Amino acid sequence: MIAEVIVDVAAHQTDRVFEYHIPDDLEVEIGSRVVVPFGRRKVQGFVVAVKKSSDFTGQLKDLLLVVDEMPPLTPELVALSSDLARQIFAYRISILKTMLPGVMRANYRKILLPNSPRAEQMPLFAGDPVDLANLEEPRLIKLVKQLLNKGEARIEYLVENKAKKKLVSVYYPLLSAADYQEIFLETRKTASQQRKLLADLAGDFAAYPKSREELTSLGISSATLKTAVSKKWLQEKDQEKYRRPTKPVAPSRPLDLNDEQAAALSRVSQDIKGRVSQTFLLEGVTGSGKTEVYLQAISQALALGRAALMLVPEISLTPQMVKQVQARFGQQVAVLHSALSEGERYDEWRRIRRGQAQVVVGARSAVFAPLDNLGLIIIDEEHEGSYKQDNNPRYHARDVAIWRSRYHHCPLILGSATPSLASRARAQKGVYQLLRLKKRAKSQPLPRVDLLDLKHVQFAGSQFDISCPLAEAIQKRLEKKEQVILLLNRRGFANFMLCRNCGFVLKCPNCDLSLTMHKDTCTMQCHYCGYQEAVPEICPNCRDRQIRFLGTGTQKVQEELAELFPQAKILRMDVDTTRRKGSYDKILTSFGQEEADILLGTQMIAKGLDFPNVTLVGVINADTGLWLPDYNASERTFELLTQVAGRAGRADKEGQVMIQTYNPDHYAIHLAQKQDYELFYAKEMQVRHAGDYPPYFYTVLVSVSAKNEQNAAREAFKIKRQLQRELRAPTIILGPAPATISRLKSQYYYQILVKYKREKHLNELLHQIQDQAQEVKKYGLTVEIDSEPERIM
DNA sequence: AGCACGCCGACT
DNA sequence: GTCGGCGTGCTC
Repeated sequence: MIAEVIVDVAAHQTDRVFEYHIPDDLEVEIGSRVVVPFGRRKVQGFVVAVKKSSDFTGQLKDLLLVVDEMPPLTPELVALSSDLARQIFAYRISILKTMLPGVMRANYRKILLPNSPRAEQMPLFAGDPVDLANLEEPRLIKLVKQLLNKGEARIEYLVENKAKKKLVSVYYPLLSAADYQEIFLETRKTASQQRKLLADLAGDFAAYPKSREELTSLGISSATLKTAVSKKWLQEKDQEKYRRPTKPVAPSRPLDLNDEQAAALSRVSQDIKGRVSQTFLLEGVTGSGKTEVYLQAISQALALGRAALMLVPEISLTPQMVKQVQARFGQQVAVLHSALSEGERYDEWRRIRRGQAQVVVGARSAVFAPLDNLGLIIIDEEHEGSYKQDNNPRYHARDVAIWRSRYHHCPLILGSATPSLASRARAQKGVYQLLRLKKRAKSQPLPRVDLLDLKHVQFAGSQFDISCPLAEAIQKRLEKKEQVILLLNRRGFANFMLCRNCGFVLKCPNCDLSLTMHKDTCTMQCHYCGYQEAVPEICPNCRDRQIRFLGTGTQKVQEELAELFPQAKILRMDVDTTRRKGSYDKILTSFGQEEADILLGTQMIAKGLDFPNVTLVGVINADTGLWLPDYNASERTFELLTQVAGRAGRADKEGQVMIQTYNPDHYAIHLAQKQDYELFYAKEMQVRHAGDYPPYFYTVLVSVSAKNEQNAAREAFKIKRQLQRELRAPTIILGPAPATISRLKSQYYYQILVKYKREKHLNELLHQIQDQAQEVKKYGLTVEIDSEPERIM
């Protein structure tokens, strides 16, 4: 038999199947993870087909090893990887690797082994095997080369599997309860440890086998267990134990639904039962009880013996959210997100693969969860940009979910208070079925939202970040012992350094961006490539002392708050304060327990948080994202403001929202004030229509990058000409133009945007362009294609 | 990608 | 002579 294998070499020329002969002693299935010889080396690969004969004219090599006892990929995922690779211009192997937990990525090592008696005696081979990757000393490198040339040493290529299972010792009784009782009586009284074990064996026989952990907690030492094993009382076996990221929680019961919720649920459940692959858009204001609809729909799928998958943005995958699902479905739930350790992730994933978890809750990549009997897929907060991966492979979880819903003939629910324009438009056209929840479940009033026009307002502090009305409102809440959330979409202290003498702005040496000043670490940082340097005291250009740090970041606002409200406790939450594992959780827990009065953060505080004592939400500057050169800047701003406004007054206390802005008349901002999604949708659709933007047009972004700016530009123009030759109106080709950040990590970027309605051969043409680009890659050029980009910058 | 082969210039 | 630079071609 012959296996078709996709090898773990992410390159254009290797992005196809390679065939291998399957030795008789190996059991290979579609989806098996294998190790194969590839040229001189060995690499990991995935079997995508098994067949009887091959057209290959050369000599087929043998598969070396099947890594896992159960193929990690299902036939569905193998098929999906092929379709997706074509759709998003990614290597198939990159997609296969993103489908699996990180520990299933192989580790490759090259070690040096002696090949002659003389070499064996050398001190080089005295210790551990020589790893050629960490060979640094020039003297040794030379020696190794000589040995290899003379054939006195050879290289061994290793493929290591990082996936490790946690094993625990479990003790099985070898005798009967009566036997143990008898031995107990015969054992001398001074052997109290052994007697304790025997007593437990006799008295609690039915509970065996017991794990070492259980027995130790009974006060039985491992030495005693060793004795028991040697006396043939017990047998020790290694048993796999799942590393569980969550603790059991108290169960919850389904809540009563209002009529809107009930109607939505019954519509979805009809298609769960009927096995219809229908996409629903569940549009429901904050607090309208979408989650309860999800949970009851999941119950319906489970009742039919089918599994359910629920995607949540990483940021709102808080313990609160996970607990809700667990409370309803208990041990059947598996959780997949980035806060898990590698081991926990692997074990949760295996529980799913083995059919031991029927409900999966996870972030973007969980859309590939190996559930093989899906009855329902849910994407909560479907408008979230994070569902699209912004590096390769650039897949959108929504598109993958639609593919899977078709494969499994099951419904897909997209839920949001502020649906993406694309989804809302599809619902309008009837492609998706629109379900609306207009009432808040607990019928609280929506919070009052005020706009503060920064052009005509007095500032309270010395930094001109917080206006007097906002400061007064904060003061009032502090006096009432209520809590405040403040949003500022920019971290750091000041976002650029300007010299007042010569006008010099300190920029990143690798990127076309100003460096942000971080006061706590006294560094100037590039938020794109991570470059850092010390904060200058004099202008690096003219050596003048008159340097200023302008712009506002969370650190500066925190200082100003401390100055205005010296008695208040302030928590800051941004990438800088949440870098360490668990710190995100710690800050939220601390704020939830009312250990602080003000939570100041970037957009990570806007989503999903539910703190009943928060009665004021302030937005320091609503305009930070408004004028970005992206067609969806207004949509992003409206979403962010609406979401953050939803954080105020979620319990019985009345909430208030204050938005500081220089653009109170901009529709994205005043419609967010009114929290009128439908009006925003109508207005934004007009704007998109006028600008020939999505959802009226599809978009593809072709970006060309190179170390040398001319090379990038030249190639970009060449691609443009090719596109122009093949594509016809109404297709619009924009650019090439330097990207908004024209240089990033020392690479110059040029971009072409293609907007089209129907171009049957576009996909094929773009693949052709990608192939040609591969040929010019020698000159250091990279061509990347992003279908439906989230950012065109 | 990464490894080898092959061809040229500069050293022990 | 040989070491090492990188251009080119291949991996079932």
